[in-house]
Amino acid sequence: MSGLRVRGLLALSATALGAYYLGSRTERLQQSSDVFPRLPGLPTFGTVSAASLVASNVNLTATPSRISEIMKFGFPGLDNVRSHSDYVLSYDRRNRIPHWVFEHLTAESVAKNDSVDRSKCDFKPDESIHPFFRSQNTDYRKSGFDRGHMAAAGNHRLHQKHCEETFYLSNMAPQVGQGFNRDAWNSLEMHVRKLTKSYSNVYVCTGPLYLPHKEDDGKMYVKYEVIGSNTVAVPTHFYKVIVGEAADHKLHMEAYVMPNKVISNDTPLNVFQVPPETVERAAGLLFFDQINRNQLASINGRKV
DNA sequence: TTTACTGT
Repeated sequence: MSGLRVRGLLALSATALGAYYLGSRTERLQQSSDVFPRLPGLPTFGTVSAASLVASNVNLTATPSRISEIMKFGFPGLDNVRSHSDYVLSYDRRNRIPHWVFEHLTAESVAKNDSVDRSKCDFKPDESIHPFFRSQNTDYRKSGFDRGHMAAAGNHRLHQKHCEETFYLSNMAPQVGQGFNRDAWNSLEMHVRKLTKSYSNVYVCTGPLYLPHKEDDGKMYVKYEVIGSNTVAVPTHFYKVIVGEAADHKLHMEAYVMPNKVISNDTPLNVFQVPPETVERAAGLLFFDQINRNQLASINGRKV
């Protein structure tokens, strides 16, 4: 193999690794301590009980193994990817909100945990985003919109740090509060958590949409409000594409699109189900593209 | 329950 070809391969693998690692704020500093977490007595593995291993096995940094677990079925896109200890995000600099966030949930990770207190978490600007593209709390203040989590706080109850990491403003998008974020959207988030009761693993991708509509001149336009001095985009809709992995390893996909507006509380969730391809075309993303098609058993509850 | 706001 020629030296040139070897260099090319090395550059390629560095790029692939970069996709996993881009922008994660702590792993370069803490990687070595995380590969060997605080287990006194290591490296004599036999001296560590299984119980203490489980207790200390909560990843507190974005380790390669956790990221590849979350992203098992592929990246929807590769724009400004950031990895956190329990979720992965792609940031849209132009709109100052995420393109997508990816989470992996289990019954254990969403179980009620009294040691994790949401009220102790503060919404905070993400210093890892260039100031030109970073949203601030003042952008949202008196805007009339909630700072709506894309990766939901309630999905990250294994550790206080996991919960806190969902409060970066890079994980927020302006959402109608009463009637949407605190109601229909919250119901959808609770539905996703409930799926961990039927599936051993739940993978969920969440993000904004800016959908076109026809105006009086008969032409199609995309129109959305922007808020604050950083002109944070207010999406017209939000989506969730979900995959549940059953005990038999069959995969079940659901996709939802909800308008960012007051939704009557008596509206059933299935009203918002759409073909996953519809979301992909609207978002410019490909979801779960690494799934083996013959593993996919159902889409929106219908056999495929 | 969980989601957050504004005003102090």
